[in-house]
Amino acid sequence: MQTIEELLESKNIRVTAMRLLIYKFLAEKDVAVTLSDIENAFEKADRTTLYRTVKTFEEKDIVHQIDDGTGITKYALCEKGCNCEIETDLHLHFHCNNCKETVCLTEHKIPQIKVPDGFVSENVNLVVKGICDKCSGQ
Amino acid sequence: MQTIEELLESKNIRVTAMRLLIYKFLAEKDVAVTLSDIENAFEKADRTTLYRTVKTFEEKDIVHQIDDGTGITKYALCEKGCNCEIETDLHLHFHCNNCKETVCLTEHKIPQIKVPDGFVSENVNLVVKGICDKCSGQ
DNA sequence: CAGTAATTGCACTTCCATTGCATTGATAAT
DNA sequence: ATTATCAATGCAATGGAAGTGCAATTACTG
Ligand SMILES: [Mn+2]
Ligand SMILES: [Mn+2]
Ligand SMILES: [Zn+2]
Ligand SMILES: [Zn+2]
Repeated sequence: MQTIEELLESKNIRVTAMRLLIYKFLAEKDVAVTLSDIENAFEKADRTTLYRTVKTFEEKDIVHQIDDGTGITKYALCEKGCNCEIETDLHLHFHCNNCKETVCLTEHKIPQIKVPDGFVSENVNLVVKGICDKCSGQ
Repeated sequence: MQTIEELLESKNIRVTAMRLLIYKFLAEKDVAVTLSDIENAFEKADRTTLYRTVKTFEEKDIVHQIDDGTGITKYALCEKGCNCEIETDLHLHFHCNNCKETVCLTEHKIPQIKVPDGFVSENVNLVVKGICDKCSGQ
């Protein structure tokens, strides 16, 4: 089991207090978060730093970005052993119309989507909207 | 075959010159358009008017909104006989990474997506990205 | 203990979406 | 036809999120 420090180093990211804090914050959330969410959690830190930290994580395939259709970019930690480097995010995302939270359904891979002749599919963004398990009352 | 005027009236939208023009503009495009696209096509008109016209069309299920992940909202006419009122947009959308255009693949319906127990799927947004037929050279 | 490079904070910018309000225009009632 | 009423339009302004330039700070290297 590698520590967060080791993980960051393995991706050539310098370990800083800020980065450790943000990583831990993301790790303990089970939903995707917006930059504002992070901002609210670290009021003392500057928004730009949080922004750039997340971007760094994204570039190094530690987090992935989620566009759930709300117009606000969300972020979530990549699962261990994901292949973000190779292809984008194969799992699907669920956005709850009730609590407005977005979760990664990492076990649910995106099915093969057929496109018409002449079209070449490179990647797919799939967001299911509805009522999440917490809101459906089981 | 009903005229545009008749269509608008059937949806309880007052017929105005602006609305007819914008409808025709959308009708002759085979790709989804941004508000800026419309703005460029009607330089004399105010941006707000164009915005509100499109929003009106959207409310009345004449156009549907597309979030293709570019961060800019796009719009396209609903197909005749679509069921926007009942459920959202069952067809998939394709965004070309080369020409940056987004098209409705109205013939390609979104497959049934399985979600975990406790989750209720209400609708699905599916955007495929890649190379479109025009850009793939056939 | 320098010297260097990366990180952080602050200020500012850009872009798109959205709203308030005054004006214009169309429709309906008298 | 005239007026009252309500919707549509135009203009100005706002808000929110993403992104950038630069200076100050902090961490690493020799
Ligand atoms: Mn995810
Ligand atoms: Mn469409
Ligand atoms: Zn929920
Ligand atoms: Zn193309």
